[in-house]
Amino acid sequence: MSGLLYAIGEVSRITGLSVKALRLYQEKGLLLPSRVDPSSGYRYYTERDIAQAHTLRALRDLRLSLEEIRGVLEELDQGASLSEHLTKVRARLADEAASAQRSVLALDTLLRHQEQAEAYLRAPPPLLERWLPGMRVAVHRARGRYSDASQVFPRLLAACGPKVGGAPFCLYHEAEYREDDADISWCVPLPPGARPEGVQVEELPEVQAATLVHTGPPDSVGPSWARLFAHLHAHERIPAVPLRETFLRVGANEAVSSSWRTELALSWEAKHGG
Amino acid sequence: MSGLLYAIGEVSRITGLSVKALRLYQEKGLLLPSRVDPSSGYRYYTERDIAQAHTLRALRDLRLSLEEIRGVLEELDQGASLSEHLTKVRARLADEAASAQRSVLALDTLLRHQEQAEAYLRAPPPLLERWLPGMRVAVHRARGRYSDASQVFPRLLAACGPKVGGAPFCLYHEAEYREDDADISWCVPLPPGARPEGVQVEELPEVQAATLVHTGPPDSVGPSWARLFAHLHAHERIPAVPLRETFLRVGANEAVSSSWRTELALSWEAKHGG
DNA sequence: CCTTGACTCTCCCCCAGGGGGAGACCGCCA
DNA sequence: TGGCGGTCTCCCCCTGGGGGAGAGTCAAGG
Repeated sequence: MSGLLYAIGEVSRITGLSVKALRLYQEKGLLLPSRVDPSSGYRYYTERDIAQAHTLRALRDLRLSLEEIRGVLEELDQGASLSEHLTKVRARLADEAASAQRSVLALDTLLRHQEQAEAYLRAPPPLLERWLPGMRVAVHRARGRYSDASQVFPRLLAACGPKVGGAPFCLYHEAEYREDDADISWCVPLPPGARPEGVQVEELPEVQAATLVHTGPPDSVGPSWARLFAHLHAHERIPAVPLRETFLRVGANEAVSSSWRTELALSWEAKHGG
Repeated sequence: MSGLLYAIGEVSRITGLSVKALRLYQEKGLLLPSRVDPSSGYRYYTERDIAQAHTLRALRDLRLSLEEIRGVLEELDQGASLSEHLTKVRARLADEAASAQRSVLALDTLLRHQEQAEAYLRAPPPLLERWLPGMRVAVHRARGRYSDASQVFPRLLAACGPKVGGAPFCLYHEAEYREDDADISWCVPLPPGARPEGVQVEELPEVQAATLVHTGPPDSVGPSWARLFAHLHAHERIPAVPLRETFLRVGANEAVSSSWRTELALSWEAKHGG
């Protein structure tokens, strides 16, 4: 029979959902008490309702919004495949997690470089959207870490001869931050007609990107990257690889932070069928 | 002189902050326009105001709340050390990131084990807070991965002889999830008086923990762990290591998911001076 | 039967961080 | 002088509830 009825306070104690939350879920149609006394308005819940409440709680603990929970509950009721809604939720949460993680890394940078941080916060560099022109580059692609630049660029520059077509840059082919083992292309733009030997040459297409010029040593770019990602996010654009760091001015010394100048460029995915 | 004044729409275009947001920041005292026309109410901003707006924007992009931004701005104005506020913000964001990351891992589990997922969502296991009793255990601690259990436990059990004091369990000494290279203790409870040879013996203290019994193969525990973390978070408790997985029933086959039963236990830090 | 204390009801205001829109001014150019 | 775009204030909306006021209810004990 299981005709047992539970008052709202008991359900709250059993499920760990607050009384306020239970009333809200009723109002939203997510969890209807099986019986509501017409004269007193008291809510009474059955065992089945409590099971539903537990489900709801499990989903809420996974940080689903009430709307998302509604979708999953309906799919559960109809025995449809869960994957449709859950895949979207996963994407949203992965986005959230990545964003928070980037902010943490950026804050670590700010905390490590105190004076740098004050300068950055007092006058954060302007953010511009522009087209990065297509160009021909000498390129060396490998897995490694940023600091390999000091070995790679001299080799590339030597192969290119005395004239180059612009500031050297790196392309990062994965969006996640990784200390080492990143998939990097080191690139040197070539002047028209140049035919360097012993290096690979590639033609890069033009691409639209959000860009800013960061001032400071190489390991202080975190907050600037976070800004670029936040900018795209605010405009509902999906960041695309590769990320580009162009070394406009390279300092001899990490201590003289203003002697470093790096342009960061983040492009985004073209709209599908747009 | 830079006596140039900018109307709110221009500032919005320059900084990327919406007009609504700019008015809100004024109301909250975060960004006051240098001049407000007394008769028309029009807001006019100077270059300095715009610099401040850029700072504000950079901080907002780092996911700081307006209250946190207020704190940082005041410290910037007074030239005090930034680290005080920023350290707190970092902690908050790291917490957020970890929570979202756990949810993503849990959702991945649910998507991988479809039927498992439905069973879990239809009847999520009850969550209990209880005291894990202190006990004497035979223990082998090493870096490795969960699946090493099939090698380690037979060795431990052989050393303990025919009688053991309870179900074997693992202790994870780091809170972050890692596929391999986790710091794990494999433990077998000992009956009173037992003196096994060739293995290390330890005395575990009793500890209070949030626990639940998960049904399903070992790689499906993600959502259950996420629930435990969310439970502690809701009660403003800080999770503590080690995490414990007690193997109540071990299935021969991953396919028969209901043949696996694992109790997860998450303890928390004692209140300081509480 | 009455009281008492613990529950529960509805209703309203509050939080962050703004978005959307109505209706009324304002500024500047032709 | 008209028009058009920018701006003003004011109000309601979103999420996921929390806090509390004032009134009604339930069950047990005297």
